[in-house]
Amino acid sequence: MRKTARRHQQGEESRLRILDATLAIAAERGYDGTSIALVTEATGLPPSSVYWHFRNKDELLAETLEHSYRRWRETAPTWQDRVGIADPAEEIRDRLHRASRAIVVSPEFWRLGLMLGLLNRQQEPTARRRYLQVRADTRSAIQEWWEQVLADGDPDRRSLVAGRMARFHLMVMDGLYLGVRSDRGWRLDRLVDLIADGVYAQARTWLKEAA
Amino acid sequence: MRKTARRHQQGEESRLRILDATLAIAAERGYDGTSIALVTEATGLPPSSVYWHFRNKDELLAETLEHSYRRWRETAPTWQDRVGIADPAEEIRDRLHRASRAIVVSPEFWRLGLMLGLLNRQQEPTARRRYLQVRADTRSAIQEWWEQVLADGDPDRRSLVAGRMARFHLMVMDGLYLGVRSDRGWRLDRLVDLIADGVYAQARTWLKEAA
DNA sequence: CAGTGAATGGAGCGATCGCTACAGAGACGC
DNA sequence: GCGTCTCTGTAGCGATCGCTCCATTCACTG
Repeated sequence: MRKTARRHQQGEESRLRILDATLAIAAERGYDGTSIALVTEATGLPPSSVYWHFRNKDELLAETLEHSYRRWRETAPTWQDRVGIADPAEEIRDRLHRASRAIVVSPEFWRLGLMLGLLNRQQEPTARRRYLQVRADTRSAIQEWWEQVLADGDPDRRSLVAGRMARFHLMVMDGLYLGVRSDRGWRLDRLVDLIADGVYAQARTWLKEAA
Repeated sequence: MRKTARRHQQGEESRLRILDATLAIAAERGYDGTSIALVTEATGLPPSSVYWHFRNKDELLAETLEHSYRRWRETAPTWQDRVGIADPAEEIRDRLHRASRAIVVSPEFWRLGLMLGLLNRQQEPTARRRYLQVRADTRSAIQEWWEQVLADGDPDRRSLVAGRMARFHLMVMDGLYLGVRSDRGWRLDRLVDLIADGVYAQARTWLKEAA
């Protein structure tokens, strides 16, 4: 199968190969479209190796989701540290640009996530639950970031608006990804600028209005 | 299997039963998660009946997509006729409300469409191609509608902006659906109002700016 | 009342599914 | 050199997959 002599004790490398292959396959074909046979074909490893590293298909895909998230975080901005830009509007533009670029450069996580998110069987796959968890974590990280950006106003109100903005933020990212993918003719950077300004204006409106 | 005597010559009814069942299944489990066995189980009809009405699984799902689109159109607004609201902002709000409500009331089409849109195998299913076609048609219908709403400005510019707005419109719908589905705590009507106003403001900006 | 044709019922084909059993290969400590 | 542990290779299990064959049923026509 492979010409090069495969040395042993290299489990970690094989595990990674399997995760990468599964990610590529699952991001293109979804949960049910991903088969162990496709993974073994892509990696050159036998099914027994796959099952040595992962308990079953369900766990394989759950681990793949987390793997893809880790990969995505390498490209995407971290929400913890702020860039130190004085103008809030500018900072938001910067964030959205980096996030949208991450989606374009390494789209596997977002693709796979959306596919899992849309799934709705009675027996929920672990990968889906894991995705929702990751999404919720991301959302609260974004919320904290927004609370810092919206420096003024009373804390309760600011926190509420920041929560809305975080949801809104994710919503925009989803729409952005699908829109750019499904409909030709978008100029992404230009679009993101406009959306960023709109988003910020929305936050200001929410901050000011009553209840 | 069925107690009631099933009269013959009722192919059309069976065909509908199959399409409805397939739609429910496919909207929850996606293309590969949909199996003929699940359809026969849900309808009480044998596989031979399914294959009498549809050439194969690929065609069954393609027909299901179009069926779901027809169903959706029963709930969703038609883009051809305008409601006759004087204020453009108001009219846009009305449209978006009706569209978003259609997505909530009868979400199968949108769900299935998004799932098919995300698919990306080398051998593209007919259902996916059919979805992209339907989406493109819808987009141009929305574009024409926008051209009428944006009454002023020179025609070329207006057409260009209307094209952008149509893409933007679909993008918002996608994000809206996923956002409401994935993240708890949205108040849909309120959100749609805000988005509608933002969208209209965006259109005015695009109309005014150069090139 | 025979003949026709739309549609169903049921059995089952070969292929692929997820997964397992088990022997073997090779890097280790002793 | 010898056992040990990690990981691979092969073969194949039972279940399900998409799909087909073909007899049967029944509303029709003549």
